[in-house]
Amino acid sequence: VTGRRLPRSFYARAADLVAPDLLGHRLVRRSSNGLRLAARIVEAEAYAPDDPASHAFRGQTPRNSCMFGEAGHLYVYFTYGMHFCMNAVTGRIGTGSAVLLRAGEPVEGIEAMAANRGRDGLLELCSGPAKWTQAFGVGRDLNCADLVDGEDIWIERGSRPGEVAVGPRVGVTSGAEVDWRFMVAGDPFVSRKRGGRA
DNA sequence: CATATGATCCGCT
DNA sequence: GCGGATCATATGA
Repeated sequence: VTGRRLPRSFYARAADLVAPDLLGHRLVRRSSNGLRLAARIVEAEAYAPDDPASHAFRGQTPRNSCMFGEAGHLYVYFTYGMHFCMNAVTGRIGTGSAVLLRAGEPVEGIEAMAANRGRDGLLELCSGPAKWTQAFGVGRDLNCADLVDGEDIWIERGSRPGEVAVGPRVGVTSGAEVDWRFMVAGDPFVSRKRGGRA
């Protein structure tokens, strides 16, 4: 059953408004063999313009250029020599803001995700930003992919969470004072279980 | 050209 | 709880 996609206008707002609103919706990936993978978003972090923790903070570069493009596209980056992470680009064009998709609850294509990850256990498939990209087969080729009109990856409307917990973003060295990490309160699929208040 | 470091994960202790 | 894996990117010489 295919759901309704979130429209461009959903993404074209400030990252700290988009991030909590993404919780409960479903990230859907159509792999090259036509298989559908889906996970319910349970954790997301906002990265704003003029945010020292953001990749966009020091201006536009080839790596982060998608962040400065149209909202509703995917920003994929490679880090730690072995991991990819993915973001939804937000805000007005040219501002450089995005929401990091940190964790999801696997919903469709669980066997394929386990194969992509090289391990099974529902809790080990999408419970972290780099785990999730690996489970979904998201790499460089999906950088700048259009989540609104593209055919490779998109976000469909899902059930909104009852309660949203917030906390400081994970792994940031500066900008730790703002609570821009948003998660479904008490959800077992959230990464790094510690931290987070209602 | 050289170097430092990272929006992480995993296995071991 | 800790450290290693492993390299693209950015920055400075």
